[in-house]
Parts: sequence; C-alpha cells; structure tokens
Amino acid sequence: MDVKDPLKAVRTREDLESVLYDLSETFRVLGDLTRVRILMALIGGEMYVRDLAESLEISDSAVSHQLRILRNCRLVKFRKEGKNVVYSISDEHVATIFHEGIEHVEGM
Amino acid sequence: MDVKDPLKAVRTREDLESVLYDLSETFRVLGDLTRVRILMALIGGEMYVRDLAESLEISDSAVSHQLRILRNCRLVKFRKEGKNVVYSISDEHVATIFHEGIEHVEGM
DNA sequence: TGTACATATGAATGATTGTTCATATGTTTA
DNA sequence: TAAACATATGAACAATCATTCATATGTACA
Repeated sequence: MDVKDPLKAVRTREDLESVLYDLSETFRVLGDLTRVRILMALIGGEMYVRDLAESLEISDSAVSHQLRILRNCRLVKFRKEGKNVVYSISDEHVATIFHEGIEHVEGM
Repeated sequence: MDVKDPLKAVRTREDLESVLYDLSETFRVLGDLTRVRILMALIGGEMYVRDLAESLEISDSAVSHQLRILRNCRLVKFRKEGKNVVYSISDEHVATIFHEGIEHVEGM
C-alpha cells in the first residue's frame, strides 16, 4: 500500500468517512496512559489479568475495564486457561504503530 | 529498532514512563475525528487553514483550535505565506502511523 | 490610513471518559 | 457442595475535552 495514499482500496466517500471514524476511534482507545501501559506490557508477551494489575500497580477492576475497551477495538486478543484469562497483542500492526509512535515522541 | 523491544534506547523506569506518557498523549490527540480528517487531508499535501475548513466543512475557528493541538504534539508543521498559513504533516512517522492504523481497522 | 481578509485565542457549555466501589459470574479444589 | 480465587460488569462521580461565539491579532491592498 502506498504511504502517500493508503486509501486506494476505499471507494466511496462514505467508506472513507467510515474508515476515518474507525481510525479515530482506535487512536482514541490508544490515547490513555493506562491502556498504553497495558499494551506495552503485552508487547513483551502474553499475560494474565492479575499479573498485569500487579505489574502495573492498577486494580484488577481497572485493568479489566480497560481490557474490555481494548478488546472492542481488537487491539488485544485473549484465550481462557482454566480460571485465568491470558491476554496478548492482537496483531503486528499494533506493535508497529507503537514503534512508530515512540520514534515520533523521541524525536520531539 | 526491534519491533519486539522498541525501547532499547530508554534507560530508566522514569524515562520509560515519560515516553509512554508522551505516546499516550500523541494517540489522544490522534483520537478525534476532526483531527484525523485534518491530518488525512494534509497527507494529500500542504494546505491553508481556509481551504481545510472549506474542504472539510468545519468552521475556521474549529480548524484553528485543532491545528494548535496538532502543532503542540508536533504532528503538523506550518509556515507563513503572506497573510496565509500553510500547514503540512510533520514527518513521515505520522503517515506511517496512519497507514498502519488504516490497515488495522480494515482488518476488523 | 482604513478596510477587508486570514488566522488565532478566550470563555462558556454540553458531552464524554476513567476510576472506584460493590457485586456478579464462572472455575477450581478441598 | 462450599469456599476461595480470577475476571467481568454496573452505577456514580470527578475530571477532561471539543465546539461555538465573540473578539483579537496581523497582513495586504485600495
């Protein structure tokens, strides 16, 4: 896909607006320190809810709430393991977005 | 930079938290439909404030407010041309982040 | 110099959001 | 089955944010 025009596949104006809406929604979800910390932890590898909460010093409830929001945007995926739930980064786009984002802020 | 660990350059825990804060701040700014539409327009090439407002059907004032927010995060840059101000995307990281973001939402 | 134009900014308001606390669901093991 | 544990969810509150309207600044040209 051409970086100058990443919307070649988008046909109509409604399609474009719909994609831009979803895009802003995804960024909105990324735009919270707690969720960024969760995702950064998950880039290091999959984790249980409890371990995320402990490692980041946030309540279980707060982590669970934020994981639900991340799930809704498909930024994380999960699978059940007994009474635990293991979360991980949804796909490599997420890691790349983080990577580019960090390069951007470090260039400031 | 390694995608699995884009933080090699970050030394201390405070450095890490500071980078993550700036990162979440950048995403927060990207997480608004008006600003996403502005940036998408600017990916097509530099534009005057007036032309952005007209093209996106937003008031001059609203565009100007959002451009200031985008400027503060160095997501856009500008130069003066007589009584006009020309805005453009700050760097290629921004375009790449958009590119990856669109691929992510289109994969949903 | 004065008028028109382009952009920026301040204040106010209506809407949205993250956290906490309490509770619920579902799973394991004693 | 009962108790303990892991995770999820609902409601409520405090804080944050985008927009609008009015006004200010600065530039160009008559």
